[in-house]
Amino acid sequence: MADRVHVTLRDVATAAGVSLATASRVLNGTAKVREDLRDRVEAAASELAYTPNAHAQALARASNETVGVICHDVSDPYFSGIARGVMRAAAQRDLLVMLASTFRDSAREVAYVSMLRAQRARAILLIGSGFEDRRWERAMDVELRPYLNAGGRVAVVSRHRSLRVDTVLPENRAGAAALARALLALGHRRFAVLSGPPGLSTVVDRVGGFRDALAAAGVPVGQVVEGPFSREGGYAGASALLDRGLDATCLFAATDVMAVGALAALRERGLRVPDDVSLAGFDDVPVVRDLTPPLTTVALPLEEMGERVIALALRDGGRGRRRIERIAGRVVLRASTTGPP
Amino acid sequence: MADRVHVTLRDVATAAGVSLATASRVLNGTAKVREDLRDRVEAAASELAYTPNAHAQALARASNETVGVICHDVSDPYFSGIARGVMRAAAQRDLLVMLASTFRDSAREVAYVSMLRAQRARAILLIGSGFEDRRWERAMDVELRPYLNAGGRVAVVSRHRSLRVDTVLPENRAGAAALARALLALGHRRFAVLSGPPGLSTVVDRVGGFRDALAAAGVPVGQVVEGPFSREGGYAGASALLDRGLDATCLFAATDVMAVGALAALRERGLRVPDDVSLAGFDDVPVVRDLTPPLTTVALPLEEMGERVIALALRDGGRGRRRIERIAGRVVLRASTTGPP
DNA sequence: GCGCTATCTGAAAGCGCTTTCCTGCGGTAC
DNA sequence: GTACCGCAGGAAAGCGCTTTCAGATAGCGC
Repeated sequence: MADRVHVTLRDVATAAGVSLATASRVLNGTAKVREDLRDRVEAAASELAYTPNAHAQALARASNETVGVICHDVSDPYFSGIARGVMRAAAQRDLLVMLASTFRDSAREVAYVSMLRAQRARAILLIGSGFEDRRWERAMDVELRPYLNAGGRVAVVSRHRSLRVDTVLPENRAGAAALARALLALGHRRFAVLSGPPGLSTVVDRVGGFRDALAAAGVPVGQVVEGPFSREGGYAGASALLDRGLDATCLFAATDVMAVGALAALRERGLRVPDDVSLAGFDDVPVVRDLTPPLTTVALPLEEMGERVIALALRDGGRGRRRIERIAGRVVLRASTTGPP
Repeated sequence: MADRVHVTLRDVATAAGVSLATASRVLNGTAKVREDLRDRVEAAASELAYTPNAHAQALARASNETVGVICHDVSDPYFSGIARGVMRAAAQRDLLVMLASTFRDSAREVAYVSMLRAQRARAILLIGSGFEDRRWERAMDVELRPYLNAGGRVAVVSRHRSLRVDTVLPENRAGAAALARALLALGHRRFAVLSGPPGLSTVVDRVGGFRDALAAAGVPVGQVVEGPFSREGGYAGASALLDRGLDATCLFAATDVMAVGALAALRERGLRVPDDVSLAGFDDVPVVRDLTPPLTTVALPLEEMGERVIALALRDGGRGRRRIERIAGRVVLRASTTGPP
C-alpha cells in the first residue's frame, strides 16, 4: 500500500481498466454503466479502500455537504441541547456539521463565519445571542452579505436583533409573562430579577415580559441585577442582591444556568428555597430537574429548536422575506416555587 | 454585485490588473511583491469581499485546516467538557472543528470517520468509549488504516482498547481505587456499584480499581448492576438495586451522570443521601457540585483532556509506537458521602 | 445487408487555487 | 558598452473530481 498518499479515482479507474469518467459514474450512480464494468470498478474501489476527496468533489460540483454552526460555548447545556438537535437533523440529511465555539468573543465569531464561508458550507447557523457592538455588526454584515448573495443560507436561533435572517425564536416575552402570572397566582407580590447582559434581545424580552405581566397585575418589579449568562453570573447576581438586602419573596433568573448559580448563593447565605424565597428560571435545561429543589422554569424544546433551525436554513425560498418561526415555552412549576413565606 | 456566484481569485487579479499568481502571492504572503501591486490586490480583495475557496486551496495544497471530532453525544457534560477543550485548542491553532455525534450508534461512527477522511481532516479525534462489536472494529480498521497511511492523525481520549492509536487516558483504575480507599476510611464496609456497559475499558477499569482497593482491605464488593452511561441508566440501576433490597451503606456510580440518576431514584424511594446511604461518582462534571448534596467524585480535568488529545494528534512522531498520556484523577470528597449510618 | 437511432464509454474541459518554471527587467562588474 | 546575475511577475501545469461532448458500438427496421 502506497504510503503518504491518497488513493484517487484515477487509481481506481486504472485498476478497473476503465476511464475516469466511468469510474465516477459508477461510484456516484449518475449514469447507467455496463454491469461487468460496474462490478470491476466497485471491486477496485473497495480493494483500494478508496474514499473520494471531498474537496475535489466540492470544487467540481460547486457544492458540498457541510453546515456550519456557531455557538458561544458547547459546554453550556442550553447550546449543547440545541446543537444536539442540529446534529440529529444533520445526520439524517447526511450533512457534516462544523461546530465552533466563540467563547463569547465577537471577533472570533466573525472569524468563524469567514472560515465557514471559505468552506462553502451549505448553511451557517448561529446559536444564541449576538453582540451589542457596532463594529461587530458591520463586520458580520460584510461576511454574511456576499455569502447570502452567493446562495449561502443563514439562520439563527435564539437571537433576534441586528441580523436580518431567518430565525427560530423562543417566545421569551410570552413565556416570561406566563411564568410571572403563575408566580403571582402563588401569592407573590415582591419580586427580584436576575437579568442577563443588557441589550440582548433574549434579556429584553424575558425581563420585559415578566415585568409587563407584573404591571398588568399592578405589581411593580422590584430589584433587578444584571450579569453574564452563566452560573457565575447568577451566583454573583444573587450575592449582590443579598448584600444589599433582598426585598423579595421570589427570585426570577433569566436563564436556568443563572438560576443554578443563584441557588448556590442563596443556600450559602443560609436561605432556604422555597421556604424563605422562591426561585424560577427559564429554558428547562436538563440539569434543573435534578436540583434540590427542582427548579420551576419555562420549558423550551431545545432539541427541536435545533432541528427547526437547520430545516429553516435549508428550506427553499430563503431569498424572500425574513422568516421567523416562533417556539412556545411552557411553564413548569416545580418545587423551587411555593407561596410567599 | 454578481448574484449566486462566488468571487474568485481571478476576479481579484483582474480587478487589480495583475496575474493570478501575483494575487495568490499577495494574499498568502508567500513571496515578495512590489508594493503598489500588493496594495492594489489587497484593495481589490477587500473591495470584492473575496474569501478564498477552502476546497480549492485544500486541493492545491493537499492539506487543510480542519480536524474532526467524534463523540457520542454533545449534550452529555462529559463529552462537551472535553469538546470545549478541543475547541479552545483548535481556535488557537486556527483550525476548524467538525464535530459529529454518533448517538451511540457504531455504524454512524464509522460513517463519520469515512466522511472526515473524505474531508481530508488533519486529524480525527474520538472521544469516549468504543463499541464492543467485532464488525465495528473491522469496519473502523478499514477506514482508519488508509487514513493513517496517507498521513492522517488519529487520537482517542477516554477510550482504550481495540484502536491502537495515540491515546489520552484517565487513570480510571487508580482514581477509582483512591476513591474506594477514601470511602473505606469513612468507615464503609458494604458497597454497591452502578456499573456501565460491560466490556468498555472505562467500566472495567473503574469498577476493577474500586474492587481491587476493597479487596486489598479485605472488603468484598457487594451488589453490582450494569446499565448505560446515562442519567436514565443510573436511575434504572439504582431502582433495580432498591427493588432487590439495597444491602450497602455506600453506592458508587461509574460516572457522575449515572450518579445523578441514582440520586433521583434514591430520593424518590425516600432514602436520604448521605444519611441513609452515601453516594459517589466519577468525572466531576460541572453539575455535580450543584446537587444537593454535592457529589463526592473523582475529578478529571475534562477541558485539559481535550486540549491534550488534539495536541497529541497533531504532534510529530505519530508513526512510531503508540503514545499514551495518562491523566490523573483527584478524589473530591463532598457532602454526598459520610460515615455509614 | 444497409442506414439510422439509442446507449454506453472515453476524452477533455474546467472547478479555483498553488507553485514551478521561465521570461524580462534592472543593476552590477568589467 | 557589453556580459552577467538576481529578482519580480506571468504563463501554465496540476491538485482530484464532475460533466459535457463526441465517438463507438449495438440494435432495429427496411
